[in-house]
Amino acid sequence: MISRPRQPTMDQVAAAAGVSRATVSRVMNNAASVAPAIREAVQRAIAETGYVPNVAARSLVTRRSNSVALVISEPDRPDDHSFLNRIFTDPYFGRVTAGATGDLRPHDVHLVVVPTDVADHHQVVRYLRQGHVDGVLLISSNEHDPLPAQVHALGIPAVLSSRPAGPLPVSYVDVDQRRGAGLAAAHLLSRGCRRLATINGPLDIPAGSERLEGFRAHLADPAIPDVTGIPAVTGIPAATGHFTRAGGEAAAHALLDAHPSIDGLFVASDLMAEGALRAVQDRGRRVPQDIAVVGFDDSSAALECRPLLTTVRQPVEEMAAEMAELLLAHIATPTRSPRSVIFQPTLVIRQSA
Amino acid sequence: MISRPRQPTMDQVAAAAGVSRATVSRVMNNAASVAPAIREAVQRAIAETGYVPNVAARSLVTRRSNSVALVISEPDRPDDHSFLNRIFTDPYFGRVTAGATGDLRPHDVHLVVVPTDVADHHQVVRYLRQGHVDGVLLISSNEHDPLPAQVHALGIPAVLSSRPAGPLPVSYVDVDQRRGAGLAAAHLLSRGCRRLATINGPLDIPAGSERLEGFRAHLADPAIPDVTGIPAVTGIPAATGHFTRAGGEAAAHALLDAHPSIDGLFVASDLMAEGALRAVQDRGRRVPQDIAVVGFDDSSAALECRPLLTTVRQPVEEMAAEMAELLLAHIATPTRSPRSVIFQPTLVIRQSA
DNA sequence: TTGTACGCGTTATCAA
DNA sequence: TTGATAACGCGTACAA
Repeated sequence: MISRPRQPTMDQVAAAAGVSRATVSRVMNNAASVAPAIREAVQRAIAETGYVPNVAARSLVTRRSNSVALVISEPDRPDDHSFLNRIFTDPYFGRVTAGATGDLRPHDVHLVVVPTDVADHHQVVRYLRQGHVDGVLLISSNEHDPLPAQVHALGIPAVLSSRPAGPLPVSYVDVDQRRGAGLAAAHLLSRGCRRLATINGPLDIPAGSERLEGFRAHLADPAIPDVTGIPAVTGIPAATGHFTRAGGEAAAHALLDAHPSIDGLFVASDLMAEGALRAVQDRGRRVPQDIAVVGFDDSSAALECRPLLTTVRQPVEEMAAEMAELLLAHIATPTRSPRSVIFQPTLVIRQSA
Repeated sequence: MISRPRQPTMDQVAAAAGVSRATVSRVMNNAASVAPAIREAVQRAIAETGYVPNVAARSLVTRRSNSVALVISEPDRPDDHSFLNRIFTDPYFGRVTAGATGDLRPHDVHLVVVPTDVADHHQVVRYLRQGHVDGVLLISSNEHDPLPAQVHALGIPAVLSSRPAGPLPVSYVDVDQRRGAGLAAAHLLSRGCRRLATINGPLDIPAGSERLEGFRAHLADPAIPDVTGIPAVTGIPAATGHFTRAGGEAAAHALLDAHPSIDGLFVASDLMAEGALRAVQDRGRRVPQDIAVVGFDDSSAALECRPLLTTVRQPVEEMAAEMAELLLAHIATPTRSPRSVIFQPTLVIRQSA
């Protein structure tokens, strides 16, 4: 074929059904008042002509696109290749996408994934202003990321994946990071570990700083039994990784060099924990007998580890679905007040601790 | 704020610049003939008003959306949760998304990811007919998947990720599967392995059947030295997995039960190889000393294995980028003849073989 | 080179 | 309940 056949228009359907275009429109949109006979005739005409409404025309007048953007904002982009690769390969983002897609699909709302870094925030802003989407699910972990504020200034409905840095009146979903880290600490203590250490994420990311604080806070709590060997709070050895396997591995080696006697390790993400596990085992230390390891996330990576990783579960899919629900509500009711939904983490005990 | 401020229209920009709307349009679209002075005045007005064109209105008249769909079609969907999760967590799809996004972004073309299974192909067809996108990147591995033919019948530009089952005149990108498997066979032989076996993917998927055939074909080639111990071609032990870690693990156990003496194993995907590695090691066999293992893909999973996985590299990102390029060309020139681009795989030697 | 005017395919407002 | 008709915001012949 030379050129693709044009889609039938509403006018053609109307002609085929012997009614006006307005009536066809009403049938398409389930408007109440259409005589049953007419409605049926129109539906027949729709089926016969294979009519589907043109989204551009529709959204021009309704000012709705029936799709939302999932903007993944990361601070830096070393080079394009690894940037995109990391984002689309990281199980966390995969779970977010899966959760959001699953929730949106029944609503017939489509998801456009838009990865971005600070260098092209303006592209994203432009994209949003063009009316491509009705709202934004914004995944931004970095505390200094200006994008949340920019998006909010646009006045377009948005939901964030974590508490915004400033006092931004915008809805967000988060997990109780501190409590999760506390669960890990409690579990290690209950196992009998006394020389604890932790591998935290970047401290300019709430998931990095809060998990570290939560871990330390639990150990500092006067309510827990005063067991021997627990160093002063700030004395808990910590090393920073970048939420990657390699980062976790390097941090673990650094930690083991400085503190060879540690017997319990809390690693602030499963990916890093996988790397840490490697480091520990490469040094001939057994997990969990010599060193118990607890991760954070309960991502697919936790099941790829040997031994299977004990970890703090964060229900990412559910959280993403909740984000989607909040967003749809804000789109439907622009005046709705922003709110935050905090999920409680749970401990998933497997083999590593 | 109660309601979000409307975007300025082209008319407002025109008024601000003291010209007609047509002139603004010409400036926006870089039309040649606009007096420099006027052009500058218009650009100033655009900047001042913060004008961005409305995509709905634009695409209504241009019949272009400047976005393409990445349709991921999988045969079955046990349940929604695991389906979406598997798709968005599988490193293969992640690499495809990364490659396509990277190529499309400079062209200002956006990517909409649309997962689907046979049960809702009609939804996808409807989506495509509505004019949401200008073309389709179709990832469909199953040979009996009717979607490629359906999409082709729509007359919308499309590029497939592998050779279509029937004689469909449509462009596609693929890797030389047989040759890749041959590389694996040759490497195992050159290492001195003589009792070979393979774990193949589902045989109704080309990537499953062709890799198996390629592996056997290489061993059957009379040109290779007639070494002792290589069983007749059809005698090569094989077990089927579903391109998942668990599938590879189970298949490896079955294989080791039936043929305890194998010393070389070709696994048709890295994910399955990761599982197989586990199985082999769980039985106390050393890799590569007792059993050498070669994977296929060179995905991130290959680096998550211990020992690091020797594997057949398939340049997925580049392939996806090529798909995107082909698609853009078909969109720009609808009369363009379909063509296929076959990438040559390479062997990446690490530790497992 | 610039402006006028029409059309893109819908939805929404009014009358009838 | 149904049907004209006016937007929606932009691109583009065609005319000036």
